[in-house]
Amino acid sequence: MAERNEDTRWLERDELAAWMSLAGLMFKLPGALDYQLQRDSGLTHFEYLVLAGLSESPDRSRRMSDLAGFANGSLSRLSHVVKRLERRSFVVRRPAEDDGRITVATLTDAGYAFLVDAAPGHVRTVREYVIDALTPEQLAQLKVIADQILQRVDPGKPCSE
Amino acid sequence: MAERNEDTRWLERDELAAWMSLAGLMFKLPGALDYQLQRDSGLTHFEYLVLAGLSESPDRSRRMSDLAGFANGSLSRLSHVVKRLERRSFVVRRPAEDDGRITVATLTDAGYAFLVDAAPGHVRTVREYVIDALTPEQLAQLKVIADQILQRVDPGKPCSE
DNA sequence: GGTTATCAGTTGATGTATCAACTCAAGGTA
DNA sequence: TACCTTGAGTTGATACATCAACTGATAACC
Repeated sequence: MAERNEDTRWLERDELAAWMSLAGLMFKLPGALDYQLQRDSGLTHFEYLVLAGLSESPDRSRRMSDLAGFANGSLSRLSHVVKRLERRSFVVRRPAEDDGRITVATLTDAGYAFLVDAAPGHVRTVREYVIDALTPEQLAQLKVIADQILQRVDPGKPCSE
Repeated sequence: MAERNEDTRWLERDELAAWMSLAGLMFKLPGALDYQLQRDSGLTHFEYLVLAGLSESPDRSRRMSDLAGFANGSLSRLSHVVKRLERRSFVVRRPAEDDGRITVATLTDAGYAFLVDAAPGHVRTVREYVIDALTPEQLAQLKVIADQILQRVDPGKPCSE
């Protein structure tokens, strides 16, 4: 695994600078988003994504593994999180009728109401930190760039549309 | 704090798409990097950054708060992490001579050797996932974009150079 | 038709992050 | 000098993520 040190193509100055900026972004942005959501709504960003993923699905329902993919998390993580959300009665779970292995999660009315309340603040934060910081052109560039990187990181999920 | 729902400027289609791509990136990339480092070297990405930050400092030493800023983490987080690194004898800590409040962390020879061993694999992964996924032009765009977002998220740290 | 394999999810142990409370040192201030 | 204040780090409780082991249901095979 560890190749010899002299064989390594170290990063050039510009490459390093770009990478450090991206690394900074990866560290700081999730924290900032989590902070706002936690403070204003008592939600994790991941929990928010779960609720949002359910809210935009037919019948506000979605099977667990599908939801995990949407929220970019492992099935295990999702299971723990949904358990918590269930305790808050934002979500209910039940096995699918046709296949007993499958669990379907459904957003309750209370969960939907909670999401509707949390959404504006979150969207405003995303706008403030990301969208409004960039020109429309940069935003388009960003999407292309992020998708290309994602393709390498996780070839299984080529990205929507 | 929670503004009325109708006042919210929701995200346009393109904005949403770009944001979802970025969100996916923020979730997946850290995990992928952590995975490689953990598997090949038993290091967190954060721990790696701490060691790397020390290695490139004069005397391989740096005060804690400075190091925390470099690694994009809180002082508390750094303190915990350095304690662990100290237990592995990769780092030592001692109070500064002139000011007893300040703690200086120093990379040991063992820590340096360990970093030298871990670096090639990490750099190769960064290259594979990020650098080589993009054209030089995109890389330049990415740096600009990331810096602009970072400026909003954390105005205190305008970014290097 | 019974056995085995695979799939979807869950659970519990462990490790790590986070927050608030704390310690200890240095600067003021009177 | 005694007192308060601020700054730098540490610590411990709690919450969350991760991994491996597990359960139960369906599908595949002979």
